[in-house]
Amino acid sequence: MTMTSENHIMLLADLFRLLGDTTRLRIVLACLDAPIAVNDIATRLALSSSLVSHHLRLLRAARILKADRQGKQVFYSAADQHISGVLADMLAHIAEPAGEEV
Amino acid sequence: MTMTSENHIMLLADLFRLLGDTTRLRIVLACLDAPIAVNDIATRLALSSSLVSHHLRLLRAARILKADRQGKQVFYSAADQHISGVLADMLAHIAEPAGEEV
DNA sequence: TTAACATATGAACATATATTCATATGTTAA
DNA sequence: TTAACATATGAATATATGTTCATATGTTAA
Repeated sequence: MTMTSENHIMLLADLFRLLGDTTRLRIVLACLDAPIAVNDIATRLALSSSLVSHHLRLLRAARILKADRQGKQVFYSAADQHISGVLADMLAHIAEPAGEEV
Repeated sequence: MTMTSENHIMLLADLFRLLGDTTRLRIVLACLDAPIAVNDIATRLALSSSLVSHHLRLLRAARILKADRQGKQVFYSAADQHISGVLADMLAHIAEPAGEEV
């Protein structure tokens, strides 16, 4: 952790930046439970499928989500288990009472 | 994880967005080892102290870092242990071989 | 083939934000 | 008090980026 190369820092920042938009974060959360198709994400989150597709492209490029085509539809799901770990840690951070020393 | 309120989503996104900038991320990493003063961060990262201070303000407001004044200097350090957990998980995500099913 | 559906993409625009510069505030020593 | 140092902040600007709209690509059924 102490030694983090500039290369890794850029990759890390890219990942965090992608999760740092509420729309994209909601899309990621929608994909964590089970694989879900683009249109279903759009319906569930009340977004245009164009917008969802734009975001999915970025999330897939960063290997946060992976795509699986089944016929006409493309199902998206978490690329690995680390993202949910990150989200769990961040939720714990939010739950941490302000000003408490740990 | 399944149920994440809109309120929590906004807080989560705020935290990720803050870590999603390379300059701010480097500042956070510089504060993880031990408390460090503003000017020392600026020197170590070759940044202006003005820029560092601007970023520290945001990081402190999000309770990612906490401030401790000692005389003229203000030392910054991690607010709690969750952030380093998040960073460790994200580094693991980066280290994950592409295309591997987990 | 054509038609209908599902997803993806390029351009344009509006908004957000990282950085710089100047200045202000706070702290300690003389 | 003044001077020197350390940190913080406000305004301005340049850049990045989320969203929309139009259109393209890919897939299946008739």
